[in-house]
Amino acid sequence: MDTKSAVILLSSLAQEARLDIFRALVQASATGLSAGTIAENLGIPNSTLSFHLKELSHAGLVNARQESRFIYYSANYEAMNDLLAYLTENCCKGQQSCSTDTVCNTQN
Amino acid sequence: MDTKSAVILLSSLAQEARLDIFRALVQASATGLSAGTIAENLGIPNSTLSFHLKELSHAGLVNARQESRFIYYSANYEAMNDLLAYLTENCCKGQQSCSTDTVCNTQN
DNA sequence: GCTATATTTCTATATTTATGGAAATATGCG
DNA sequence: CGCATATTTCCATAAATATAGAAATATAGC
Repeated sequence: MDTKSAVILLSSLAQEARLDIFRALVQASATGLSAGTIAENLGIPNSTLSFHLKELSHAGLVNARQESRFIYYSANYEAMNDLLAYLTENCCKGQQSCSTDTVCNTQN
Repeated sequence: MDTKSAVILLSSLAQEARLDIFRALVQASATGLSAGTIAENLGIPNSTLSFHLKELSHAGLVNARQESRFIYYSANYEAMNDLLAYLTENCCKGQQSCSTDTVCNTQN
């Protein structure tokens, strides 16, 4: 991954509402959550939510799937995985302590 | 870590110049790099660099150390580590594939 | 086709963030 | 102290991002 892509991913998560949205989707089942459910759960106006979902969607962090009249959003783990790999690789290089508390980095 | 702290860390990395700065500091030795060296290496005007260093510094991602007339900045791996742990824990919960390519997550 | 519901787009506005020159501040040396 | 160098702060300005009501669009059931 290049710097620009990483910045796009980081930017889309670097906002409280969007981080909340993404975390809610991670906690939800693979089915995801409809836009309306997210809006209600987090108390965000529909238009504001739509704006944030578009940001996350453009960054590739969430997937959208239409089902009946609802649109279900779900977390794209692959994108998050890529970001974590980039940060581990480029921003922790050679640093033993990085991530040792939660994951082992014996392969690095 | 709470959401707000994570947003602060993410925000400070979610900017091309700052991500470049942080990566340069990660690649540098533990001694770090002086502000002037960073500015020269990355072609950033001093005042602009100072603004970005302040952002990174406030987020706790870099440390500053005065030495003679120079101020050496270095990466704070602990903060990055905390962020990675937060993302892994809160944004990949229960997802087997997360980070398996670069790190193993057997402890999760 | 009409109606109800779900979501997005449009629009205006507010807020935050980024940029860089010029001036100010800090440090060290002779 | 006077001077050179390093870095920051000040300032004005530009650009990007966030907010949310209102209107538009899409979908499904009757």
